[in-house]
Amino acid sequence: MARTSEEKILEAAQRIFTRFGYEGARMQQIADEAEVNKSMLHYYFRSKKKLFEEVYRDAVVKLMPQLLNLLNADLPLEEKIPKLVRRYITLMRDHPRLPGFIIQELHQNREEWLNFMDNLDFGKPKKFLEQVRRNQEQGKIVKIEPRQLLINILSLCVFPFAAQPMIKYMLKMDDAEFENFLDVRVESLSTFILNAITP
Amino acid sequence: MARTSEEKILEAAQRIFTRFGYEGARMQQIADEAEVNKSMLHYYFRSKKKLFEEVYRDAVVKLMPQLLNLLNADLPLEEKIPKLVRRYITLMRDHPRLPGFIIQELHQNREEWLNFMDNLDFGKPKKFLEQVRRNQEQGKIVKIEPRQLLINILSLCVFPFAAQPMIKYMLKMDDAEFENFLDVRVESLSTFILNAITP
DNA sequence: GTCTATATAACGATAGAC
DNA sequence: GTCTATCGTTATATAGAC
Repeated sequence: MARTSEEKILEAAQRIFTRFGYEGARMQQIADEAEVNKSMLHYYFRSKKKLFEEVYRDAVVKLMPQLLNLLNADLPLEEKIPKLVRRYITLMRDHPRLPGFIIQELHQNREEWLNFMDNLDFGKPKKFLEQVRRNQEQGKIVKIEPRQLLINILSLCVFPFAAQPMIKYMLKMDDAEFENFLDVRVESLSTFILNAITP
Repeated sequence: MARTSEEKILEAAQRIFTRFGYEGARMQQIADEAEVNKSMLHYYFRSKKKLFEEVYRDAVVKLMPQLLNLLNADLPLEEKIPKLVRRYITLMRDHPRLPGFIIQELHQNREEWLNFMDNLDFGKPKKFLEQVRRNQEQGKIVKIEPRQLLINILSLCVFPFAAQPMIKYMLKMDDAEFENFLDVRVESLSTFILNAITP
């Protein structure tokens, strides 16, 4: 309990915003969660919107740069893909609400969101796309549009987290079974993707 | 314009709710979109929540039963998968906001959501999972946990719609380029998946 | 069925004492 | 920095005339 009020508020806001969204979250709810007076939220962050933007920025910074680093790393594809799958799924298991939060929230004001993202500046998967193209020309992997492969890998890793409740429902999994499903998934996915691109 | 007020309201509510979510949507906004008086919303649907539930139910009914039918159809896997990919992506292109809407909204009240879904009763992918297991035993496809394959197919089809803004941003695509990306994707995905599971 | 007017409650935000 | 009290606004919802 050596945390300052500001830290307590920010952590509470992360829990509430990622769960209920910007519109669904209540300042009083965040104050209760942080165990501070509601006025403190305005004292430290001025407005709900500014507090939200801090939370959203933290969420993006937690997931996106690591993804880009893994994608653009200096490794052959057959090593890079299993490593990426393993590391990225591990990362998201620690923050299972972030994928859905990032892709869903704030997309009403497209203009504003684009500006916001540009300011974060977490790079582009350019090196990865070139690597795929090169491997393809050398006949090391099958013919595939590099961006399609990128989105395939991303879809396979991220979707299970974004759609977690629906998946649990459809496959009648409880929390423990879902965790087990993710354990299996790490190995399963690597094999699946490498099979798909091996000539 | 032979539509009744009730129909106009429901269609307007679909546009507003799928775009802004339950908490972000305003009854006045829906009334404006439907070009009716705000009181009519309560006259026909009693409350915001009941109106939302109709919209959410319609959304699920538009996507889920068709998916389950395609999954459980009587077709060999090598025919079923390309057909499923093609038909399901085509369906979602007509309703690009529904995937994100369905997997994100209403998940605060888990208990209530589970009840709601049970009442819709759109079946389970049991037949598909058995088919995969059978194909595997016969050595027609590689060793893979059937549920993993199911989620792989689902992820690859659905995620690009749920994460559309982020994908457009990362790959610097405008609307036209994204549509083109989806055109390519239909063929690309079928090949990708079949490659992945062919021994 | 459709309108205007209004009730009622909740929300974000601020003022000001300490 | 932290609290109480309250302002101003906006939301859902209803009452009642036509």
